[in-house]
Amino acid sequence: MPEGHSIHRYARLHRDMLGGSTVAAWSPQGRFDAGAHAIDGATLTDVDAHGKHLFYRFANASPDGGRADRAQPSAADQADLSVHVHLGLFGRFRHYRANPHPPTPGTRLVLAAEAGQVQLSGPTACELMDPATEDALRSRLGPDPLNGDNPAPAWAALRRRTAPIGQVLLDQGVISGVGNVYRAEVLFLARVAPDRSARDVSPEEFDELWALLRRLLRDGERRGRIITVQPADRTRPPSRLRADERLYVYKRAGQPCRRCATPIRSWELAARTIFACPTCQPA
DNA sequence: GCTGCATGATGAA
DNA sequence: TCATCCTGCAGCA
Repeated sequence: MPEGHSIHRYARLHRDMLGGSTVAAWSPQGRFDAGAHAIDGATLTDVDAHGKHLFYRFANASPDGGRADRAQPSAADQADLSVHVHLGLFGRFRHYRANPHPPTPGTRLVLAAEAGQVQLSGPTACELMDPATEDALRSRLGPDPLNGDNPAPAWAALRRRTAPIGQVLLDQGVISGVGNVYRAEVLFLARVAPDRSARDVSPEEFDELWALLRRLLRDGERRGRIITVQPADRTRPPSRLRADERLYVYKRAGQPCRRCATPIRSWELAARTIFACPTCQPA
């Protein structure tokens, strides 16, 4: 479920659970042994999200050593380090406030404190990062609608692209946090055909897309679930909607559009499946 | 039990 | 554009 909304939700949850605490860290799977060792016993000072990226900031981490060094830390072997996590398609967190379930053998990282435990499995990225590397990574990311970022750089990027808008929306260097569900839903709501060139999106359409992303991502973060269907197009409150009533087009190929009953179409765009209504989103 | 697919991204070609 | 990495689960025998 990892689009930007869930990542920001995780950031807040993990900040609440572990922030300000000394955490124990280990890697049951072993693939993050060195990194876990470096932060084991360090203080988690903050958790930050940008788009689909998570950054866990630690004070008094020891890039070259573990907990033993921390008894009498010297200025030289201490560092402010981050753990950078990207869930990719398969990454998953498990959370325990109490009585943590033993981590599965595939668990990449466990972070444990008094208030709870977080277990991470299957991430695309889980790596130790110094501040300069983190800055470099973040500088390659587009504005994040969930962080109140200025959309101007995204608009400037769109003007330069001839690629389809449906492809450009997934480019994290243009806008951060949009995944395959939000790209399809937001284009439907803005009545923009996915195959239109990004360059041909009008300023008004871009403003609408950005406003929709802010609202829908914020909604998704709050609910922990993506619901895009607007009040006029449903008969029940969002909390009562069945799973197949929450979205306009995503995974609804062949089913009637909720607004005009035209069958929803799907095809490949940017190596992912895109869904759209040919009537509501005219070419 | 097996197969294929999935809300992602990267590096090679 | 393609292969590759990563995990879980729905759908099917």
